[in-house]
Amino acid sequence: MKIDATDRKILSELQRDAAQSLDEIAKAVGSSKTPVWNRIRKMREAGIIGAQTVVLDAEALGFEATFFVLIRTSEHEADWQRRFLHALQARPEVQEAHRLAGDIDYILKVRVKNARAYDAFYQALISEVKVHNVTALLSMEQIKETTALPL
Amino acid sequence: MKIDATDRKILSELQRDAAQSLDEIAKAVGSSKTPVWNRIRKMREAGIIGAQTVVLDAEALGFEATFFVLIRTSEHEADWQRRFLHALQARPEVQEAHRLAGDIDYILKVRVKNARAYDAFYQALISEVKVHNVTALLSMEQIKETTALPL
DNA sequence: CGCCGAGGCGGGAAAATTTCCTATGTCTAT
DNA sequence: ATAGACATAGGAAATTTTCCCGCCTCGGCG
Repeated sequence: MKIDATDRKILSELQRDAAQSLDEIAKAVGSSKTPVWNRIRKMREAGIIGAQTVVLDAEALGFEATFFVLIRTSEHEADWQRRFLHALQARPEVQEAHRLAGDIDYILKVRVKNARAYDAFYQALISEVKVHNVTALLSMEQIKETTALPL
Repeated sequence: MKIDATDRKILSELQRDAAQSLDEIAKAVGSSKTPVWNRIRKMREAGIIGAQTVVLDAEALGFEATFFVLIRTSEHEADWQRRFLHALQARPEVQEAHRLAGDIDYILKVRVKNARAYDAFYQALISEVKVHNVTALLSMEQIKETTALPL
């Protein structure tokens, strides 16, 4: 599927505020309801537009600690990797996980209520899968957060 | 503002799918339209519920490279910090930025079209603000991604 | 050069949803 | 037990989404 400038403007508006009405989006992109609706429908079908969610205030809900966890492992067999992956998927405090190129094998972003909760998470993880080396970076302050792609 | 179990269920539903109708949410949390609507309104006013956005398929839109950037700096004056912060805010490829405790001072999550675009970003950044040491971790594969908090 | 077909566009109408009001119910503290 | 504070259900009005239809534009083709 190909995306033109109008599609990009629509995506940009949706990222800014997905609760807008079609009329508002249409006005913002300089078109009218129906074409905008058709484009959104097509992009949804193509999987370019995925789920619609809300941004919550993590601090207000008691999630006051964010850690980035750098993981090195000596195990690289398929079985180990599968178990590791499942462990991450199953733990809701893991907000993001990437397999990396180079020296460090994995990075996790972990959101928890406090440092104690992080330790509980850490103990549970290393008891499930063997890892060679773990470094935790504690966030003092979130300077920027956005999910918006620059279109 | 205090949050009870019903509020948490509502938030959970909204995180799962913010496009649901009030009736659907009400059914899911075992209540009816109006109370759900009032609770959502109050949580919005309190800032617990923030913006509503869509999740886009970054790969399909040509953003194929994600880097985590670890930054050490020798400068810790207020002025340097302010300039650094502004530089990050101004760059749309920076999706996330944290000030850290310990050895490493900052971590960034940077999303770009390709490695070349990362290099352009990197050159631009270090020409704006002086940093002591930069390590870039390239993501090979995003194993997990969610913004949902475990309520 | 004109014609034809495909596809996007705008208007509008029906269905669904949100928003808001009112009356009723429930829980707590004294 | 009772008053007060607050949450709830139902429903009505306004807004929004969804979808249908006729029109216009733009490409290729005779």
